[in-house]
Amino acid sequence: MKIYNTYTNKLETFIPNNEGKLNIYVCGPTVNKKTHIGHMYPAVFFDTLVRYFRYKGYQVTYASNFTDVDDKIIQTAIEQNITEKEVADKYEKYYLNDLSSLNCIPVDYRPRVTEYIDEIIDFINLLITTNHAYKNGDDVYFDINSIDNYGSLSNQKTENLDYGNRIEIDTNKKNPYDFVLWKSTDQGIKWQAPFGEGRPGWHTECVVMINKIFNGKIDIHGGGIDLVFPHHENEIAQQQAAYNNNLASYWMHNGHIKLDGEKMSKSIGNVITVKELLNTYTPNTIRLSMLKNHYRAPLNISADVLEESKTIDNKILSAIKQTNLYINVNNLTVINIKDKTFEEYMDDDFNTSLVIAYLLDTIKNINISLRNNNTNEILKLYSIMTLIINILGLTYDIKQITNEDKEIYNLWNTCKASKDYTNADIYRKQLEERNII
RNA sequence: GGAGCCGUAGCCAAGCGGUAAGGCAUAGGUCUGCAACACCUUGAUCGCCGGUUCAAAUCCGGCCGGCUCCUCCA
Repeated sequence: MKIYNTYTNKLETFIPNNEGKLNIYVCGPTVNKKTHIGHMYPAVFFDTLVRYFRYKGYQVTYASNFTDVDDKIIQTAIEQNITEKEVADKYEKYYLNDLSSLNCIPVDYRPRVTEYIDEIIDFINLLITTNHAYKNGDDVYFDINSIDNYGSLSNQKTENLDYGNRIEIDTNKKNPYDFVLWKSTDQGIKWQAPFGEGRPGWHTECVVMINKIFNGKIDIHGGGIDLVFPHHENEIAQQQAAYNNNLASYWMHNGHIKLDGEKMSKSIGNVITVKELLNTYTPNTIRLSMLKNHYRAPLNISADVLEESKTIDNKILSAIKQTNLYINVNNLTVINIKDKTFEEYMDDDFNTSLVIAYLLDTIKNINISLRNNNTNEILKLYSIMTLIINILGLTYDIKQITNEDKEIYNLWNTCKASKDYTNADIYRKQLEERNII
């Protein structure tokens, strides 16, 4: 199995840290606003990835966090005169709702920053005592020059970064790219620490949570492409400083979603939420739109793309209904199988685009086999189809066909054969109402 | 200024050294009591120019055109 590792910029053979086990962590959202479709892209992709690893027999532990402390949350809390927790709770619910509406399996761990404050303080203390962090003013900073190879993930040399041109230089820092570990604050939620009253910076939480939950190095660390620098770079730096190892064996990043060719942003006003999309499109359609192209490439969402996915979704649904009916009417038994072609595509850095092409090919063959009454072929293809849709996380209401259903079906056929079309249409309507055809 | 990505038929998209998968749309046809579904047929030499090679969409160089990151960001 090959996975593209952002750390080396290469396609690498996947080797788990412990055979048969897999620890994976994906950066979750900061819960300071309504989540949009872009937040769902990594969620849907990594959900598919985890489903696949489990199918392959790995015992997967999957964690994804909520950043429930940050300046914007504090700001919102002050403005609305509610607590930070109330702000975070509201948007956590919103996000979790979106996840389940897109059929994402709940993660095994959903850590929050506020639940790890003690561990974060201990961790920062460790960095201070080992001279990787320093206090200046009221804040604590990480000293990027205290480790070798800062910039190894993003391939950045700090002297080339466009620092002063973009934001004001903080004179408290030894190096402009030193980052805040602990921020002293005079407003909003704060905690007491040996180095002062304040709140943790953004980059420390993930490192601390990962070490606590997984007890050290993980296999895969994922997130959006925008997190490569500085967030993931800084996670790597802290782990290096504290424990002298790499945080993760494989770093995976998904491309961003664009809307009608434009970057989604508040200023353009083209941010679209899952709820809004669900007014017009089904969860399957949205997942298909996301999985139709490669996860690392940017994904452009447009009406054309969604309509096309909708057509694919209907094709799948139609094939499932017909096959399910055929199997039940003929009292056949479906067996779960593994499929080599499918695995070959998934093993190639999760080429879901090829998987969907293969799905469509399978469906075409199902339709041909149904016409030819080729029972063996139908059973085999049906198994492949259901395997793929399960791992892509698509859901279809596969009806249990009852004896009554079968009876109506037989009556329909009998009426058609005797050219009694009035009654045939009645039975057809009943079958449609029962969601069978 | 630095790091990196992308440019394949009307649209979406795979392929990443051996001679262009697939889907949507279009057009024509088949099946069919009527519908629906389905099936068959239907199109590109891969942004431009040069180089390497027996062989390039695939490697190298230049150019043009989009884009991302370097500040919070999935």
